[in-house]
Amino acid sequence: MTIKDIAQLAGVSISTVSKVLNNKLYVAPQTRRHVQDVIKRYNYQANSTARNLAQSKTHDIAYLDKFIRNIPFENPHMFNILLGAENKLQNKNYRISLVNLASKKTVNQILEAQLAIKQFDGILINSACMNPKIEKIILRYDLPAVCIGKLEFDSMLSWIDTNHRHSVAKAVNFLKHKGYHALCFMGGMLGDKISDERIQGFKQALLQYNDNKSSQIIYNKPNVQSIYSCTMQLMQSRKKPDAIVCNNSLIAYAVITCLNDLKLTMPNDVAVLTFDDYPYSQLIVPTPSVIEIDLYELGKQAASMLIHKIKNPAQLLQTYTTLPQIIERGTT
Amino acid sequence: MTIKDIAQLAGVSISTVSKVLNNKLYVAPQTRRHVQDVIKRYNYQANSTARNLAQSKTHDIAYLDKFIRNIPFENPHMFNILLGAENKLQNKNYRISLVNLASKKTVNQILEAQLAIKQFDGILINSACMNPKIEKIILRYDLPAVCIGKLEFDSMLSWIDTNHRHSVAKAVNFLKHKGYHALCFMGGMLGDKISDERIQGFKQALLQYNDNKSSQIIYNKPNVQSIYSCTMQLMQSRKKPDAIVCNNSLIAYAVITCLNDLKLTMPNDVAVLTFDDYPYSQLIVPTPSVIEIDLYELGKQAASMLIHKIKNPAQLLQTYTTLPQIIERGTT
DNA sequence: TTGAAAGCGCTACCAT
DNA sequence: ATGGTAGCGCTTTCAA
Repeated sequence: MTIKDIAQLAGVSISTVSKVLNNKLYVAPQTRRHVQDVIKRYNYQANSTARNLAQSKTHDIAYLDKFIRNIPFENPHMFNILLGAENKLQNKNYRISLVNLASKKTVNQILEAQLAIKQFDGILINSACMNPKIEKIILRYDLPAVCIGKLEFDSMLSWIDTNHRHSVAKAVNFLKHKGYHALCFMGGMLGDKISDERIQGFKQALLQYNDNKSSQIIYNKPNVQSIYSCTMQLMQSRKKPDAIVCNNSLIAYAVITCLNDLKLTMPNDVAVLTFDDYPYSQLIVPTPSVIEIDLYELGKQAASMLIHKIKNPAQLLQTYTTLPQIIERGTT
Repeated sequence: MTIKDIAQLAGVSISTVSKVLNNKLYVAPQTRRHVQDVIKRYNYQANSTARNLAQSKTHDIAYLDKFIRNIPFENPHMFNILLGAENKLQNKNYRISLVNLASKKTVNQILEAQLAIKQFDGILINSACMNPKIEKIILRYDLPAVCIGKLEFDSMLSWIDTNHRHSVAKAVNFLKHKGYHALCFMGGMLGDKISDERIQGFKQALLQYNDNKSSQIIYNKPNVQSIYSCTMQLMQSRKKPDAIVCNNSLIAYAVITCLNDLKLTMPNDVAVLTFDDYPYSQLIVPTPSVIEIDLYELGKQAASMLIHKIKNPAQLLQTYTTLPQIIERGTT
């Protein structure tokens, strides 16, 4: 069943059917209705490949990331971003195709993608996979692109990211306003970009409270044993904090377990606030309050941004976004 | 840059270029080389939309599932399957596109997908989303399809699933051979398909050991508190088991925590084996031994099956697959 | 208000 | 061994 068949069945020309299909150009109302009837009756759907060829569009967006085995367990966030993007794109009638940058052909991983790239209207790419080489390729193809996550090098590509400094500042304000004085940022990881940003933000935020010695930052490997013993020491030291901000929920698990063992009650003796709610929080008693960063929303915004770029290719957009929210539960 | 340009630049006809491009039909070796040079020099890539139209193929596979916000945290397994499929398909030069069955248009969710369906060479669908209605649509479109997960209704569609009965049987054999007598399956959930299958398998396996009273099955809500107290009771009852098979890692967490609190050592006093390794296992001391079901592999196999179906549309394949593996760690 | 026809870029058959 | 050309199914311009 092609457009030709419908034209014949409706007793009109192919172009008339096309006009009806696209809601474009003038067609007499009655003709339009008639053609629509026929289309509906035969349950006709235009072949999108032909359509794409004629319009030189694909309505297909490439989503580039490193999709390796078991990564969904280590980093479910990644997929929440993906799903957010999917959600927005399907609303706008785009489809999302996965392009795996973790394939064997390490060097030509991208060249492999190129082959694909041709057929995409735009690309979304995890900034963790980006480098200047890939940037060049994208620019050469002159393809609308949005990187998810701040780009660490000067780039002509658009990107979007959550504002980690802002999130942690929000946490600090929240705790200070609640009357906590001695804060502790627990579980910083040297060299980890997100952790670094958060620590910068933590320091900055403290300045506003003239807090330059009652609060502290603790760097530590994010594993349960090490955080546990670290917390144990901390709570017995003279610089005992009254509020702890954890870099992720695994760390929160260790901290809260330790506080429980020390018979300290939350939030009375000490408050705990954590980033990255899942997946450990259901094991934790009391359930930790959390600074939620809506990565699904980030995905949606990245997709919106891409759609915007597709329509306005010239614009360079580099922006922070996503307002974090503090969800109070048992520990604040 | 089109095939026409390349033809001109190479001083040959379009069809010759096409032949070179497709490695098909005869072209004189020297001509071939020459054309290839030109292609390489200009970095030419054939427009795949045009190609698809001419061959009425898309090299695009639809992956249908319910992609809802935060599901990556609740069910990372789902994405491991997806990635397995992606891995296999990219090797075979197919691309994978996401089709979300959780969109608003609940009834027409599929009709929405239809629009897409036309442009796919095949579809992979999570059986959890399947019903006879959807089956009809797929059959009507006569599209090669593979369902991931056993279909609960009689169907003309192909499916593939892990053999849950077999997995649990493997666990039972393993424990029995190690000399354990009184096994306990912990955390059965009434009405849950997978749990039901496992329990059937558990019972069957026990028959072979004439074990009809020393072992037992405990149904319980899979939350930490409830499993914990349940285990506490169990270990103080007269039907105290010497080996516990847990339905998932959250349950294992609760069980092992309880055993630790009871000062029972593993595996000496009691062995513990669990399904669904991630994501809690890193919190557990000792680390639980696990019956690993490789869902990434399942995804790969589903993809292989689909590729097979694309080439042999007539065949109906309905099969169990995936050999579970027991990974010994601290608790057996 | 409608229709004819020229593309879109490629494949594959048929001639030569 | 190569090339001409009729499609693939649709869009869009232009003429009527």
